[in-house]
Amino acid sequence: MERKEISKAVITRLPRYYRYLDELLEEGVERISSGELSKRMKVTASQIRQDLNNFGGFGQQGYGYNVEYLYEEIGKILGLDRRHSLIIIGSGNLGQAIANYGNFERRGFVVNGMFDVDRELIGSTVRGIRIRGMEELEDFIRDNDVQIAALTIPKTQAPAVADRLVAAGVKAIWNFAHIDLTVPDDVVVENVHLSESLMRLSYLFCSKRDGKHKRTGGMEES
Amino acid sequence: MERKEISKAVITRLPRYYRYLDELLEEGVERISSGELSKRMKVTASQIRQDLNNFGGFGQQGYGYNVEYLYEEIGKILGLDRRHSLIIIGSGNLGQAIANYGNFERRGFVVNGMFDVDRELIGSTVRGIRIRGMEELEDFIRDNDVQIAALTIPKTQAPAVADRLVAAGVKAIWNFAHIDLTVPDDVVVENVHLSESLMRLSYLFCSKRDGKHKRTGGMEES
DNA sequence: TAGATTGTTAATCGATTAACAATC
DNA sequence: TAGATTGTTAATCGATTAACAATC
Repeated sequence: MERKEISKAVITRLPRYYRYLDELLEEGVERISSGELSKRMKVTASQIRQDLNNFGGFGQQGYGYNVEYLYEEIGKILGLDRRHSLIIIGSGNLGQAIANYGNFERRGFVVNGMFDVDRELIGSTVRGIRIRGMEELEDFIRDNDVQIAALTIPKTQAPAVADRLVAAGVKAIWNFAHIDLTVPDDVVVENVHLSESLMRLSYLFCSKRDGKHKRTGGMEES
Repeated sequence: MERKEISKAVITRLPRYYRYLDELLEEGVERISSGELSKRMKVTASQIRQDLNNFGGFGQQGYGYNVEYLYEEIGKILGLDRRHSLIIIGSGNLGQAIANYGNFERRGFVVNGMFDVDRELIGSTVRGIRIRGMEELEDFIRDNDVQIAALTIPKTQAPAVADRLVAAGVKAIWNFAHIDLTVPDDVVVENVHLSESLMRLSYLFCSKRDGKHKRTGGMEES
């Protein structure tokens, strides 16, 4: 039984819905209409309803959406109802930042291994997680049912390490290296290219300052 | 004299072109056609030509594009021909990771200040950059012509700090906090929401494993 | 019930791809 | 020149928005 292919744009928006629903939960809001949510999130109500209806009808006519139910359902769609074991390859600042971010664990992403090539780092621990040498990688993956690997290493080493991960059976790579990885069809890659993000910011900043953009609306000048 | 508004999709692709051109330069490739580049980058040649022609005609019929020239021109479009002074608010692992990433400096992004609320961090240095207390923020921005601020602090503090940045004249915020910032029209924000990225990866991983997706035939994830 | 709001179809808009004349 | 490849217009495709009947 096949569902319709979900567009990348929709997938990108799902975690944002999830975040706003989490906020609503914390505020103690029990139900919300697509119209109210659209105001908060600054997207159209149509888009919210269209997006959600890719996965099923979670609302009720005349009522709206139950916040807790919708939150749970989107969580399931995103796979947050399961435990994912995660390793981090590259235990520098960025790798440690990820290891230290406690909220990932709340969402089911449990870091249970860190790796590095640096002999000075190997053996020490971050948040109780031991940093291991790269020679332990394959055994560790096989012994610990590792599903996701975060790659926080220089781009020169990234393709070779990605190949090792794939060969060892990892099916999801969270890639922070500034290079595009080539992987088999059954492996998914999510890129976080910080330098590209910063260049985007630079473009927006410069083009706004230099007035390359059309003014789009009657907002005030400061 | 106003240019046509450039779509967000195009802006997102520009840094990727820039990265591939950099690689070509390092390989010593002098010229490249949209067709060759399209094979490398796994996008259509049409898209490359359309994207570039938003900014001008950088190629030559029958020849293609001069790699160095195109690289320089895209760099100018992205604002990489100028020096941007950058501060980092939040000097934890993530802030330090950014401070330590030397390649940003190569692109004109110079980190000249770091801040934190933690008394233990204040006064120490990262890569020669001193970590200061938040009470110095406004004066530092005014005295150092700060253009970009990276926000690597918890989401609870982010909106208040963003307001201070805006009030002090910062026009570009690189936001790593898991919250959407509200800023005036003349301020640009680029978000890096790591938890959303990880959820996206989780979705892709789960939906592929559970076979929710149609096979589309040999397409690659990037 | 009457009012509200969904789920879903139809209309619009924008982005991508294809095609080809211009031209190096 | 002839061949190659751009710049650009036209065609297609997909995503967003609008509209409204269904229904709680």
